[in-house]
Amino acid sequence: MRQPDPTNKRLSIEDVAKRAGVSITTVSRVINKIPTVSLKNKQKVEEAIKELKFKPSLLAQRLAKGANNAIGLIIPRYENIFYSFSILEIIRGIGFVCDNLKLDLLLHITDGRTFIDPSSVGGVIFVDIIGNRTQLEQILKEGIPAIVINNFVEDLPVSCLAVDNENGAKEAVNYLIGLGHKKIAHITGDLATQSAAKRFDGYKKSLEENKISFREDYVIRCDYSRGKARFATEQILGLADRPTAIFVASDSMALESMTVIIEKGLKVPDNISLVGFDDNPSGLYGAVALTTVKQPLQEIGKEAVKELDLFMRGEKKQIEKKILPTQLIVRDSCKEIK
Amino acid sequence: MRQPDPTNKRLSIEDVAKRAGVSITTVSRVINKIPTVSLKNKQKVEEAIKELKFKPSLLAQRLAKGANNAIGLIIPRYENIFYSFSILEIIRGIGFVCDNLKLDLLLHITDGRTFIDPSSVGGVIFVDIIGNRTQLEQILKEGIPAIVINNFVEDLPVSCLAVDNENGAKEAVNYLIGLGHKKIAHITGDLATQSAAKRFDGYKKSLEENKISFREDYVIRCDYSRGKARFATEQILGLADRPTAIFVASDSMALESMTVIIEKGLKVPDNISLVGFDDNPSGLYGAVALTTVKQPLQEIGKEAVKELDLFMRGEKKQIEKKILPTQLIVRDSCKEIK
DNA sequence: CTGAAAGCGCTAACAA
DNA sequence: TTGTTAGCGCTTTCAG
Repeated sequence: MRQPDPTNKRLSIEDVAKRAGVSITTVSRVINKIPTVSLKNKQKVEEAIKELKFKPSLLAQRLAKGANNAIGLIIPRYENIFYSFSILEIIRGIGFVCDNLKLDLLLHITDGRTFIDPSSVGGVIFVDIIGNRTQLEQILKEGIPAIVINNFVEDLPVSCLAVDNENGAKEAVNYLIGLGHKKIAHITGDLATQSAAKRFDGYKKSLEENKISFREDYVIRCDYSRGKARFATEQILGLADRPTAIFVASDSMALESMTVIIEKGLKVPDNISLVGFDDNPSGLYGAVALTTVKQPLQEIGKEAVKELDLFMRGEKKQIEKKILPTQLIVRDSCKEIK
Repeated sequence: MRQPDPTNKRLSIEDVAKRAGVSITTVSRVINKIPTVSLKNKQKVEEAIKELKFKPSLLAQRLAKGANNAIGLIIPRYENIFYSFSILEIIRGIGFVCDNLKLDLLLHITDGRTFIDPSSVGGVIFVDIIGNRTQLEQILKEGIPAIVINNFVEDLPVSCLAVDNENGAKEAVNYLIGLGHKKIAHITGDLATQSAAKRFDGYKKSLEENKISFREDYVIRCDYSRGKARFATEQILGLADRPTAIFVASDSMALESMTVIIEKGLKVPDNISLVGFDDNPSGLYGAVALTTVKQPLQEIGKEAVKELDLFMRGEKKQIEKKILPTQLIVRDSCKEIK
């Protein structure tokens, strides 16, 4: 490994300063866009930076500023949450804005037993909080800006951003009822998650408001996995008094339902109407395009980062619990019934 | 905002030192597990740390050490790669080992136009390199430890870790041929990706070695999306000389194929045998359990981090291009043909 | 408008 | 075994 090694050391602000013939302070100023620099010096510095291909060290910048523009993204190592379309969408949104805002994104996938190091981040985003409540509480106690996504946390003083699962579900079921359905089954997600629980609530509420009595045998408690969904669908189809419609708590499960229904020689929507939840693009390409409830997933991710950024720069203090509307996307998997 | 604010400042090593009645150096020593500290002092320091709940600042540690134990994970913002089971599995493996090794994970999702800041990471993992070759080259030029996953990069001096896509595919097709199939179609992944291209190669090679002539009409070029897979399957089923088996480049596409086949009133595996690729758990729960090719995805992620870590601590210099074996998982979607 | 100098919190010689 | 001291690369008073 004997090489000339001319530039072994990291380039520093000092090199730039020398090159430009100014002080390091001045260099720092132009880097930070502080206006009190003569045009001439500014140009010299900029040129030097360009020639040297100098990049300031984020580490040093942060240490000196006492600020920290890295955000921690904490995701539960929880099968049914982790392996979901939603997570990926949200991450995508987050990643996008972080790029724009020049924020570092520190990913931490945890089962609740490992903690992110608070010193290395300026703020934290929790995607759901299954198994991490302790960590969330700790972060809050330390006064680190935080925001929770996908879980409307009522009992903790933290900003959160969630989708209106309950109402989304209600609308979906209302829609089915509007189509004349009275026997509507529900395949739930993992009821340990708030999203699934709320969707279930929405289902119940819709029935109630429409004076349709709730039937326990029409509800199959699943966990967002396709395997369970298959099983559930078979069970539903085997019912003596078979439902005419199923509201499924996620598109990926709904797609599995659809497959099972077709396998049994039945037709969607002729024999059974189906509504999913997520607006997963896969839903577009099944045997029939799936009617579903769209959640603004990427937007949630983006919004979360923007909010958090505001907190981190101290431009906002007030915590805010936002609930975002969903949208029913009507496609071809439901049919009117007389 | 008038609050007592007793501990406004960040706790520093100095506070610990005072509390323990030693110098900051000693504190630093116990933090870094440097043995030359008397048991007594060590205990005092440890106690002080515990009482103060002191956490050293990673930022400062890194700056001082000149080292950096954060690793950048660069993922292409490329639809058909990003939204895949594989990515999630790999991320999971990576996340896991990072936790254990106390490495920070910096996530960077990019379309190739944004760059991760090299100063903020000690090493980089590229998951595939679609659209990021430039960035990879730059990182390499800067001498930052890097490792590429999922793409066996032959023409660049970088360590890589990929699965033996070609051989995996070959074995899958061989298996089909062993079952007596001669008319085997192939639904490809996105051929812009190496994985899809290699799987296609494997398919061709198997045919060739078994003296079955390659038929262009048996190959449908897709992109890993379910939509395309559906279309492809329909096309294949519509062929006058219909294949008896299909090798599909991913499980999620294979599942879609299966659905289409069943929709058309055909049976898997009675009328058509099906082999996928990935060992996506969803494959277990379809109408019939999917025969597939398993890739050690999580292991790849884990291995990559371990390797990179070695590079980062200078305990390894030699670049290494590893190709990991796949494994055929025989389930119920293939049938012998006479 | 500019620069010297004092930190940010920690590590690593070097002496003691 | 310990502590002193000089940095790591940058920001930010505070005088000029």
